[in-house]
Amino acid sequence: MKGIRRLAEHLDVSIGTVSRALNGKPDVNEETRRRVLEAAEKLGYVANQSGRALRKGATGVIGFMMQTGREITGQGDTFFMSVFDGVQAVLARHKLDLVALLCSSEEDPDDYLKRMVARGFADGLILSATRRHDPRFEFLARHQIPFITLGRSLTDVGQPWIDLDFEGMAEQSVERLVKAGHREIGFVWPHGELNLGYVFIERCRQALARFGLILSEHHIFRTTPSEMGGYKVARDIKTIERPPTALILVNETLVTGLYRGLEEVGLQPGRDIAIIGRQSPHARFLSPTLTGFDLSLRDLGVALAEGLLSAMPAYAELYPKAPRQKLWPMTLIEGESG
Amino acid sequence: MKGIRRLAEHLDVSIGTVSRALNGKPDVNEETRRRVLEAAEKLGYVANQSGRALRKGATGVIGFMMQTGREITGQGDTFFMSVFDGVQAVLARHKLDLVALLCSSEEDPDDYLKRMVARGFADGLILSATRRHDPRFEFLARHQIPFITLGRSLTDVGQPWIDLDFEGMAEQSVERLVKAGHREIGFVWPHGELNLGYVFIERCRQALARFGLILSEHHIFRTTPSEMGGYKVARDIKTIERPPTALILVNETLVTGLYRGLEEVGLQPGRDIAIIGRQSPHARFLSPTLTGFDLSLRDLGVALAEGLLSAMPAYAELYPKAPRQKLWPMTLIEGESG
DNA sequence: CACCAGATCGTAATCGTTTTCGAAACCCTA
DNA sequence: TAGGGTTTCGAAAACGATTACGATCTGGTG
Repeated sequence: MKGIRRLAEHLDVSIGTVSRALNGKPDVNEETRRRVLEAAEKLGYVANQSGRALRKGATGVIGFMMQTGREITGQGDTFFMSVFDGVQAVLARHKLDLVALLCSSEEDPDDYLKRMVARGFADGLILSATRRHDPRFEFLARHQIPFITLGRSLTDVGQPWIDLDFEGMAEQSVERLVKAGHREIGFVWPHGELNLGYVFIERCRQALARFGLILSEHHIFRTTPSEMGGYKVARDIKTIERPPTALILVNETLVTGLYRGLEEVGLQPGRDIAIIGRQSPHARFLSPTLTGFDLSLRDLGVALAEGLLSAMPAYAELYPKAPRQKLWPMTLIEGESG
Repeated sequence: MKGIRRLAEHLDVSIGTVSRALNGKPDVNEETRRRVLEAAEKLGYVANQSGRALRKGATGVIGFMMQTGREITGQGDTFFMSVFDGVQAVLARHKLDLVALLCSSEEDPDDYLKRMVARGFADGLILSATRRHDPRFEFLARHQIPFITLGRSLTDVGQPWIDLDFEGMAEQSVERLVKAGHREIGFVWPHGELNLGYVFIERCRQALARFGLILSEHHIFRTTPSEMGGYKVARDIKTIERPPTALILVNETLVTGLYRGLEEVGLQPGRDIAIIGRQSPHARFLSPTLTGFDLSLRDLGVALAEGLLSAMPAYAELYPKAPRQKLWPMTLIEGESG
């Protein structure tokens, strides 16, 4: 005999009463409730979640899907770690727990998501690494699973999303560099299916146009979002016709490699070439320190959680004012690199 | 009508047969099995995991507990992501899935673990960030939950563990530096409850003694395992009596900050001060590149998974030769820093 | 005393699976 | 044809919780 039944027998009450007592239901004598709570504590009883989830049709777990291997997302681990903190702060208020669903780099993200949904241990999902076309959105919408995405996609099914304001970043970066006299600006675009690159480059193109400049294709440096990717960019710069005098990086993860590469070809960031990128714990201590866009990762996590909850029927009324789709502002922190 | 029952009715067979067909049980006609599989595919049926877990008493999920906020673990950006990849490669063979259990920096790890165990969605656990005294070990042992730890602890309950070979690292580092003529060696020890620091420092002490040197207390630099922590160390170096001519870092996460700090006090790694640390994607591209200890993170993940499985009754016989407790070797990669 | 309302609690159905057990059907052999 | 062995499948009992419903009891009121 195990579980709630054991507890009930030990107390000589019915399992129904035990359940009600434990769950704070009203129709149970306060004295009885006290005894139940006490015995549960003493015997170390905790409700079996499978039974509970089966009956209630909900698990109390929120899943954050991410890809293992940062070459895919272009974000460092610490990026997500900080976001998690914010998400959890909100979820804890509702006794919800957060787990990370780790999609191996060897598995197709769409298949992976299907498996996880089938497992059914999440009442709601947060998706990251959104692709230009992302079938996951349609899948979740079809299965009526509440979710929010960190990042947009052309595949918009009306779900809430929050995305970093790459448009704003593009505008500000270009304006800053052009006003500083730069005419040949390079853009590092970690290629892949991720949507953010497209958004970013397109807006850069527009921003340049406003100054009468056109974005030349060979000023777009496609590479992988890794240190090695950044390193290679530095090499490539020297080989092209009119080398850029400034570089904009949309990812966090390229900068150390880029710095090293530039050093090897004899260019010093901030003096010989201007660099604007994204802030990170590393970037602030590089030499020269990076000029880059910063954001509050924890607050971003809070907003994600609130956005998700507002999409879950059981919690929606608590978060009426959570904006459904929102660009997350970033602010430029001046460093020594540009 | 939902779930397996709907499928059964649609096919006009019993739910028992459907279950057996889906689970590859032998006593079902191959023709019937084909029909069931086909219908399941067509109707998009996937077994409800709560019901399944309730009945089977197992969830098919492995949990990897980690703390959000790298200042706690002292591991770099990609450390865990790479380990995950290895773990999943093994687990996938057994249709097990890996999720990360994210302990917020605001919550007590011991309480958190209890909650997660109560939730009961993991058949086995991998623990990281092991502390000098770690009550989690005893808790899991008491509840008979299979687990393995990445890192040792004084609280050893005989569970399998794998730990990085900090002893070997200490030996080799000290020997290398002493043979290069260094007599004043500094040790950066991110203080905190983590066990690894104690192990490392103790072995460094022994290694020094072998050369007739004694480890002076003010050559131990206690700090936080973050960029800022490394930065501060550089400052502190200048203030002490006999400043070290070499520095050993046990963590990945300090090096960029340390480099910056050293630059500001006019010391160049590799020329004015030798640095030995841990390799990471960043470290290879720093300038000067880091001399540091490297390891195969993916293989480490594989070993962790195998060690865990060998502790789980249902899989133990498949992994008879997985060593129960093992130091994971690291190899020194020479860089420019020392 | 009869009656009712409210408090408290037990009974039993239910959630969706897996799995045991036995029944039915079939083939084969003596 | 009887009997025995194989396949194949259905019925039903778990697994551990939640909850609707109804039963019992208490105390108060007319």
